[in-house]
Amino acid sequence: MSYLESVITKAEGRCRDRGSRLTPLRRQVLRALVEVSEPISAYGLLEICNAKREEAMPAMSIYRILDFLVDQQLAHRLVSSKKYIACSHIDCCPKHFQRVHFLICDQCARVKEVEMSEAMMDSLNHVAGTEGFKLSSRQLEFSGVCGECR
Amino acid sequence: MSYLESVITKAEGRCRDRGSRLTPLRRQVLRALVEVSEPISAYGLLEICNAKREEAMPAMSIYRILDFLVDQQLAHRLVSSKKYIACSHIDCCPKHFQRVHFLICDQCARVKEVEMSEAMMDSLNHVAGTEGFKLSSRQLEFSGVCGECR
DNA sequence: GCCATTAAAGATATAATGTATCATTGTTGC
DNA sequence: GCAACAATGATACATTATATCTTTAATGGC
Repeated sequence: MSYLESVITKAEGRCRDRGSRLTPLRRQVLRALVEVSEPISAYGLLEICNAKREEAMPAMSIYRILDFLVDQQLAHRLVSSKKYIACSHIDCCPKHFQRVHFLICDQCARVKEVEMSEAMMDSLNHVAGTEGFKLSSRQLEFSGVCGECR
Repeated sequence: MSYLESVITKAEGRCRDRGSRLTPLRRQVLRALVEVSEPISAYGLLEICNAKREEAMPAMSIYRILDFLVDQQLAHRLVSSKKYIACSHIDCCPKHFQRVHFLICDQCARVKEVEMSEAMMDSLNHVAGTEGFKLSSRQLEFSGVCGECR
């Protein structure tokens, strides 16, 4: 089975486990997102999907479906670039999701998911704590220049 | 002199030092931004400014001016909420700017600027380094719940 | 299987955010 | 004053995102 197929199968199982459904349309969007493999805008993905369909789906649908995929931890929304990317851990264990953060290359725009250590997160929580804040676990986006571009 | 006036005066000096000009229009925008004191969208700020003018300025201008203010380290752009906020260090030393990050309250949307320790930044750089990334210093935005809201 | 209930998708309109471009006005240094 | 440059005005448009209402599809209880 190809990587793509294994990812889709895994995603299907994950949704079932959570009591949600990876419908044909959602599957099509996820498949396209995995295939592009780099961050893409909602409208960009919409275009790709619609190119493969006889009936174009409206913009609303892609936003709804991307929200769903993010909710299901199958995709990430990169707020700094307003783009979406498939989670790189769909085909392995989902517990990465909570501590995943992003390194985003300023030059090639490629993204690497990284996990922070407990110690690091503790330190960050401590800094926030001194200001009275309780951090909600949310992904951080770091910009920089990747190895290939240097 | 009021806090507002001292901020504007300080900003004026800072611009002069950097060879740029805080024109009347820019001053008006900065003044409005300092006055609202909480994150505000570009169009929101435009509306406030235009309410005080006989001739409305176009949206383009507010974006240009906000870019200028961010450039001059007089304001910050919060990418996660697409809002702008006056730098809380305008009236003191400007060297904070490089290591400033934000704690953003999920509930009241208020923002606190925090400085990361050298050690913390070193750790972050180290994590990025293991993936081949060289971080460019850029502000991080952490979401959470602030002391008052808890 | 049939029907009620709920979830998903379609359709349409519009809001919110941001940029490109060219013309005009203002400022600065000579 | 005038040339060069910086800032603003004006206009148009691109991109991103959401609200709302309708229609279609899936699910569970009978």
